[in-house]
Amino acid sequence: MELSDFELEVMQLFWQQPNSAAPAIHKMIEKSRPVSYSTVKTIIDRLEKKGAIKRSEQQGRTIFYTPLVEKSKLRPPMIKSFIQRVFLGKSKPLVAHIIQEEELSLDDISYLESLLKQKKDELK
Amino acid sequence: MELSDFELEVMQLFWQQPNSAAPAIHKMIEKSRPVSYSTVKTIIDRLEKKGAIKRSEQQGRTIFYTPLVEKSKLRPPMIKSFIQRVFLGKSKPLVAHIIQEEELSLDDISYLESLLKQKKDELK
DNA sequence: CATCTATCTCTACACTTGTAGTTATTATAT
DNA sequence: ATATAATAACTACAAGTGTAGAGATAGATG
Repeated sequence: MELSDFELEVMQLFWQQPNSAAPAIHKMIEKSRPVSYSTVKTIIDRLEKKGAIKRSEQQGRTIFYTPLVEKSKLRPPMIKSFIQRVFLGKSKPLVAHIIQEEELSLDDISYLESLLKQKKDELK
Repeated sequence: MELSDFELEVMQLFWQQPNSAAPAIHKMIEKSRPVSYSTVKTIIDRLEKKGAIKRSEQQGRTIFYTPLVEKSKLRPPMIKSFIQRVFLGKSKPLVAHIIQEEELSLDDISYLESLLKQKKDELK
């Protein structure tokens, strides 16, 4: 399933809070930037049409939606194609960049170290 | 600078081989999938218009182009926005996924371990 | 009840993107 | 010198995307 940037942004909110309605989603997005209700509702309609969310409930005129597609299904192919597009398929430079330039706590680091160790064991 | 998927794919080739001409780029891409020369040339024209490449030489009718924008300038914002879009800004789950699911050699792993160690030292 | 308001539905539009055909022009080969 | 091939330049178009207005309708409020 192909989702545009904006669609993905909205999906993130549905994943965080399943069973949300358009007005609520709109209010959340509006906190970070100005966008009209119509725009947000259009995106939600498109997500519904694509089968990424479905109507789960109705209270009065208000329709609540809930995700049909899971993060865990969408992310892997996105990661794969990102690495392909931006790093010609090589993951090492991406990971290296993130470790060096992005924010990681000491706990994060320990966790990643343990994963690397595990991976190493698998390879041997 | 915003580049589309296809534009980025072509940029990768220019980065690999600066001073390339459209026919050569076309031949390279054609190896992996069918695409007409016109299509490739259009992308190259757009890259030129966007200021991502410039004409560097001309031999007969053939125009050679070379990158104006460097990988190192383009990648960081792309990584940042990818993490934002797909992981709500958190890098740990992305790195974790890659370590677990993508291909890494033993050497790659050692290298990443050393980077993590370095990062840890900086944080202390 | 009559009005106001929130919400949904429908329609629209400009821009980008991937795709490629057509035409003009210059090299190259006979 | 002419025909052929290669290349560039230009034009086009459908699909997807971000954006939002207009109109319809059902709840809420006085």
